[in-house]
Amino acid sequence: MAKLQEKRESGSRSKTEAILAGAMQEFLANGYSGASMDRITAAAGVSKSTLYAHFKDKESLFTALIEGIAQQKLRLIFNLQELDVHSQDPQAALRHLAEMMLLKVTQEPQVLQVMRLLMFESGRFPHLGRTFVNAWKPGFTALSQYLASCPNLRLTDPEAAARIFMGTLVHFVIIQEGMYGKEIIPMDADRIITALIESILTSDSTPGPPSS
Amino acid sequence: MAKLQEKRESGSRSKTEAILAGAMQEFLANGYSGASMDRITAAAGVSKSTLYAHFKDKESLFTALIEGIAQQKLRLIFNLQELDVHSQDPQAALRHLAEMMLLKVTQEPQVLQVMRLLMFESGRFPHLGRTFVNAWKPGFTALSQYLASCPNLRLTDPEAAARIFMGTLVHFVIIQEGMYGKEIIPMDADRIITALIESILTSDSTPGPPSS
DNA sequence: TGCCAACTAAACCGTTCAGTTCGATATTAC
DNA sequence: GTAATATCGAACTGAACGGTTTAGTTGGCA
Repeated sequence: MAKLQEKRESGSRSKTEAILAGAMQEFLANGYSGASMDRITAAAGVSKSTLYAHFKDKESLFTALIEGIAQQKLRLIFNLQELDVHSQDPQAALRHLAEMMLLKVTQEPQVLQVMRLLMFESGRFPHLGRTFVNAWKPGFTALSQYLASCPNLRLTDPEAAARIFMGTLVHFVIIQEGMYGKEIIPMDADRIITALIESILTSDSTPGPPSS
Repeated sequence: MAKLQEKRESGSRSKTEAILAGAMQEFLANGYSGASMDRITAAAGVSKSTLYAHFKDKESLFTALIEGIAQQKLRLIFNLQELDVHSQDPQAALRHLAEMMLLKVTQEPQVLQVMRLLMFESGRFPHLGRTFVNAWKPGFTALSQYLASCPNLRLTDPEAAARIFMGTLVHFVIIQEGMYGKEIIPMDADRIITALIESILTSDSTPGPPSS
């Protein structure tokens, strides 16, 4: 029985991937409710029967897709390979990290769509939100630890600083790219990055005399 | 004639509002595709004929609703009545502003749903994104100007600082409240606010000696 | 050769959808 | 009273939906 299932699964892995690829295209473009199973089969180049042989129903296909995406795309964006933790220059390291994050999002618009979809569907599928946060957590933790351990800094709250860093960049990209903000309130990404790094790196626990 | 039209409009204004209220409930809960016109009429306590007498079709109802929301709810969140621009203590003023923004969102969950909906549907309805950004713009501008004019500060880039401020708070609330982040990576809002204000207020253009 | 799992195309089922139509009713204006 | 307006409820249309079923095809393996 198990052997049978193994065979079936290995034999149809390519179909499964085709279905997931079609489902990604369709769900990202139209959301859960707006997606049509017929269009997914068409995009996947697969018959309806095959789709339902691989996935129980629309919801389980959607869940499987999102879980795959969270482990691939999101970890890619939020993982901190880009952050050279041994660099003696935190300013340059953080700048590089920020630039890479923005670059990945602008170069691969799917990332933006994934974030949008997850934020929205988290309302009806709470476990999607948790999946997202869990995928995002390691990168966040790594950044916090880097900020905490960076010898040249004495941040009072590295975790909060990591939130500021990530939040500012994510919000910036969503507003500017995802909501056409760059047409209305244009703003160079470099200004944000510069101000962000300056803010974080100068807010140490031994501030100068208060300006009052 | 004009009198007649006035009467007509006033007579049906309550119906229009009822329809919009029902549409809000339905669209916020289910998104554009997931919303059902029949459920909207039921929620509004209005017949289907009446709905279609007031709104041409689903899309125009949706657009009208979003435009109304953007002018009511969003301006409420992002408007800076809370920011006492004459305060001599920018730290306290900013803290009050941040606390009020977070309070409004946590007290009225609709706001979170609206943000989610707008972010998501901006993909298919680009003008919704622009509506959102335009509703958000005055508050952003006011904050920028406050930061720029605050006598005790010498920010190198007040606009970028305003983005950091807004972005951090919006991202925080979406992750923690909208995506169940508080179950996974709990974080006290006060820590974010404190770190945020500290970051912004200490990143002036006349920094102390570099720590290197 | 015969078998069997995977697959296909297409018809089909019941439901829901957005939107229309129509006759009845209540209010208001003149 | 009468005409205009706004609403109602309910039936209806045609299309699309998610999902199932059927009949038939393919390709590897014993």
